[in-house]
Formats: sequence, structure tokens, C-alpha cells
Amino acid sequence: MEKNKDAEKDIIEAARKVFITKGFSSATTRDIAKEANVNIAMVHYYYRSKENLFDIIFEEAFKTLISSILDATNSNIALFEKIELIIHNYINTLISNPYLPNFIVNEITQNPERIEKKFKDKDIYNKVFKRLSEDIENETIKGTIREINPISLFMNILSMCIFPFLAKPIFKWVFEFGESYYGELLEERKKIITEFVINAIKKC
Amino acid sequence: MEKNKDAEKDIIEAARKVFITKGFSSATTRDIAKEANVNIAMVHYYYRSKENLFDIIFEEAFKTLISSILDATNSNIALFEKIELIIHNYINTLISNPYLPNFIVNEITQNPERIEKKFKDKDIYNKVFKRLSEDIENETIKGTIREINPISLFMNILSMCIFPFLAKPIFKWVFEFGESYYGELLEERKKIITEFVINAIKKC
DNA sequence: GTCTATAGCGGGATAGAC
DNA sequence: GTCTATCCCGCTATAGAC
Repeated sequence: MEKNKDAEKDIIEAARKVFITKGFSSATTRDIAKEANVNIAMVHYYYRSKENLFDIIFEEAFKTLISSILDATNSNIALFEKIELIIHNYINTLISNPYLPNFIVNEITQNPERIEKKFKDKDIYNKVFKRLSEDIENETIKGTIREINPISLFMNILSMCIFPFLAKPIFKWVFEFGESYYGELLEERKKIITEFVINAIKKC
Repeated sequence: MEKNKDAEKDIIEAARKVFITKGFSSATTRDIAKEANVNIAMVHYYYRSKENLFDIIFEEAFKTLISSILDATNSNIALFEKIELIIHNYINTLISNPYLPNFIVNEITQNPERIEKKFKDKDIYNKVFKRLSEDIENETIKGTIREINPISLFMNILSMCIFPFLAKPIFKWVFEFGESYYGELLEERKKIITEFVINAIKKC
């Protein structure tokens, strides 16, 4: 009876692709309809407005990016292994979703209220961070690692994992890297960052 | 005779502000004209098109961001001091221009060709990096630092400097930091990153 | 549910008077 | 140089036929 049995689903998938690669303001409902092989009116029929559709995609993307850290920090292992796990999990998530960091960072910078409106449950992130924080303090007291502010360490680790994805076109250009070589480099960074961090904090 | 003696200059300044905070696609010539206290037609009279005006701002911004690294890497000092100098210079530049990283990263991601078209003199960046690269290799041979791929080290340093600016709204939200406290934190990071990097690479 | 047609707006750009 | 008026396009959104 219908050409397209699950237009609703196709639209979401198209929206994910278009919004995440182009961002809210550059993406158009026409793009999304075309990508989904659907009439423009259908987009509004199922999702009412561009804004509403965007919110669904944004929330989903944000959770993807956050939850891969949460799992790792929560696990019951020693600090160094935990650091290794965080880095591995996070880079794996980024390799599978390379456009997410740009998308999230841009949209939040353009519209910081979105974060506060949609994610009232910030406490979760805060509590999980406290878990990591305690691990760090315990090791400091034991004397196995140097004194370091947990927030600084956390920022350093995230920075080294995410930034090479954000700045990928720039690095590729400056160093004349091909796409596949850059992929290998990102893969190798799991090990490199882990070693770098452990050397930075380990007492010797 | 004229209300506004140097509209041309006012327009550039307005364009800088509007483009850098909103990005190309969200910024409008109407925004820029308003910000410059000038009629919309004047924007086209002096700069022909939105695209053309944007290119001027983009090139200027890119050079600002790059040149602060070049100066430091080129100087004739020992590796550890050079690393310290790079980090200090770079974070100072970012504190003075906090919107630049988002602007550059976004626009290049949306339109990677822009980089290649406008900046044919990529060799400069490449050569200066080789300078740093040699310094690192020399110290490795001397045995004062651990073996590390210069590109990895370079990426790590840049990541830790820039990312906290890119992700400022997210970090402020998660950790409930106020604007002024976040400013202090960024200032402190000069020292923190320097120590972190030196500990990470120094043999002991 | 699906399509066509169209309303209604905001955008970039220019013609032409002064 | 400066301003008004206007063109024309592409966008979001909806009304209404099927």
C-alpha cells in the first residue's frame, strides 16, 4: 500500500546523518527528506518541526559520547588499568562515531542552554567523576603517583583522546597524512596516550 | 560630510565579531551591518559578498592561531624550555582569543577545501615542526628523554592546550564552574600542562 | 499516510536616486 | 559614499486534495 513502509525510521536515520555532518543551521529539512527518500511534508508530519527532530538527535548523540566514559570510570579495577580502559573505550567510541565531537561541541557552543534544559541529571556525571577522583587520591596517599588535581588529569586525558578527531582535517593537511594512515594513527594513540599519562603521573 | 568616516574598518571589525561567534552559516550580512552601525548595502559596496568578507576574517584568524606556535618552536633554547614556551604562548593567545578554536575547527570541518585553497604555504608549518622534531630526537639520543614519536608529542601538547577552550561550556556545566573560576583554571593549566608533559617524557 | 501547492519569512545581492 | 526599494531565492511550515 505504501512505497515506504517505515518512513518514520528512515527520517530519523537521515536526520542523524544530516544534522551530525552539517550542524543545525546548515542542515535543512529538504536535505533530510531527500536523504530519507521521502516528501518534505512527511518530515513535519512525523516530527512536527526541525527543532524537535534536532533535539532527538542531539540528546541521543550526547548520551553516546558520555556513556562510554561512565562505564569505564565505574568499573572496579586499579587506577592504571582504569585509565587504560577509559582511553580505549573512548577512542573506540570516537572511531565508530568520528563526527560526534564536532557536532556536540559546535551545537553546545552556539546554544549552551540546550545542555542545561535537556540534561538535568548532571549529578550522574559528577558522581562518577568523584569515583575516579577518589581512586587518584588513594594512590597519591599511597605514594605511587605524584600529586595531581583530578580535574586536571581528567581534562588532559579527554583532551588527548578527542582533539585529534576534532582537528583531523588540519592535522591531515599539515602533515600530509592520507585517510587510512590517519586512521592507524588514531588507533595507535590508545597505547600512546595510556603510556604518556602513566609516565606523567607515576612516581619513580 | 559622512556620518561614519571609516565604515570600511567598522565593517571588518563587526564581521570579525559576528563570524567568529556565530560561524559562517548562522551569521548574516544584516547582523554585521547592524553591529557596524552601517546600512546593509555598504557591506556589499566595500566587500562585494558575504563569502569574500568571510574569507578575509578566516585567513586572519587562522594566522593568529598558527603564528603563536611558530614563534616558540623556532626559538633557540633547550627542549624543556621550548615546550614550556610553546604552552605559555599558546594558552596566552587562546585566552585573548577564546572563540578562535571553535571558529577555525568548525569552518574547516564544514569546508576542508578552504584550508588548501587559501594556505598553499603549508611548508612553513611543516619545516618549523621539523625543527621541534630534531630537538626531540637529539634529546632521545642523549638519553635524557624516553623515546616518543614527535608527532604524538606535538598532538598531545596542542590537545591539552586547546580542548579546554573548545569544551568550555561542557566542563563549566559538569563541574559547576563559574566564568571567573574557569578563567583561573585555564591560566593555571600553563604550569600544569608543562609539568605533565615533562614528567611524561623525562627519563628518571 | 502521502502528495501538491502555497503561505510567509528572512536571507544575499543590486539598481538607482541622492 | 550612502540609502531606499526591491528582486529573487530557499527555507520552514501548513492547508487541503487524494
